[in-house]
Amino acid sequence: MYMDFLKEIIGTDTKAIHKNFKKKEIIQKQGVVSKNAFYVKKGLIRSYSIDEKGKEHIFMFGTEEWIIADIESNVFNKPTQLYIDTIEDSEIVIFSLDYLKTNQSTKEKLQKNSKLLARRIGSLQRRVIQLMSSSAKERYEMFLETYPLLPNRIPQKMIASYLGITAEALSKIRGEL
Amino acid sequence: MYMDFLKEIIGTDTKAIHKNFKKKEIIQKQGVVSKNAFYVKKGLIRSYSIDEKGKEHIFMFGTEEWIIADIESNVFNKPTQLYIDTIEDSEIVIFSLDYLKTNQSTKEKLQKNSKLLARRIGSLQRRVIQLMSSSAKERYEMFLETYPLLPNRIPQKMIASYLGITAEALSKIRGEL
DNA sequence: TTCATTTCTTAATATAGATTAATGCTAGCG
DNA sequence: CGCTAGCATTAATCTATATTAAGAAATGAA
Repeated sequence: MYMDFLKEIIGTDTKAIHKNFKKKEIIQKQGVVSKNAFYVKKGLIRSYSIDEKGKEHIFMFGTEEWIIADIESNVFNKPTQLYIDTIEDSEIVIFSLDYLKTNQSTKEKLQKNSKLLARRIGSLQRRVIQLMSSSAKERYEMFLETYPLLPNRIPQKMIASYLGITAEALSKIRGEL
Repeated sequence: MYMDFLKEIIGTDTKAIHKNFKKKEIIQKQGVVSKNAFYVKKGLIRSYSIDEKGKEHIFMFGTEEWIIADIESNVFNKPTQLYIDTIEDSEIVIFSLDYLKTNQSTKEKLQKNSKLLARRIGSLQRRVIQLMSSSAKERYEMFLETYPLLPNRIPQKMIASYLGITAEALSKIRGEL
């Protein structure tokens, strides 16, 4: 679904770089100002933060055809809260988000970009409401419905981290289903 | 901060309507496709969802100079999950979001709009990470820091609902501080 | 293959926050 | 002005999830 948009971006962006990463390689570190977006051509990556207690919290997974980026960090030149690394060997297209800031981009590009941003807002909005109103079990069931293919490729403990619970709690829930 | 952008939108949008609402009036109902954004000129409003158990979950507060809108609902013509109503008597500017869809809007407008959307993504991203990694007490403290003036204007139970806890739990936390 | 490390599961215990209930407080309404 | 309904607080109990610990299973490296 992002594909049409991406063909334009990647197709015309001479700076876009195709790069291969091994499993568990870090793509972006917390603290830097994020200049790029990462389009997953093949493989699986994740973005996550690490809190003061050293605990990881997975913010999102990115599989084929998804884009992972810290948009706010880029637009407002703030250091990103998010690490990005690979869960599988991955083929990533790295492209600059600068076109958003310059006047080079066309109206259509900007309009499509707004749609992408709106979609992302929608999914974050649903996630916030879900975190506030659903039990861990319900959240796990929704995760399975929304991403039926992902669980085979992701370790349990990372699913737990995405759901905001411990691996032990998830294991118990799985036993009950 | 939204003001510059808004002057443009409101100033040129002949459809923008200024409307006064009494306390507790409903501005938008869950289930409709959201066509409008609501700019708070004066007063205080909130957006919230109601779950299957009939429980309210406040998604955001909107005070002077803030915009409340279900952007995804508008862009993708989906029924909104959110109710919007007033907490105080309020003066609201209702403006259509259609300019995002048509070709009428200028490049600058679209660019500024992207910035607004990026900022919203940032605040939602922080909220998700916060919900996953912080205790109720920590979330309350962050709320006080982020919105130091709001607590005087909002009933405790609504603050609790925004934090994702019960009024009783919040009362206990307040007692400890 | 074998050994070491990481991941997953199970169980016991601990705890944050929910639920229920009772009481005083406040504000809007007749 | 007093009444009533909603609001805030406190306390007792309950429950979902965290924490801790230990063993089993899977994965990766030598």
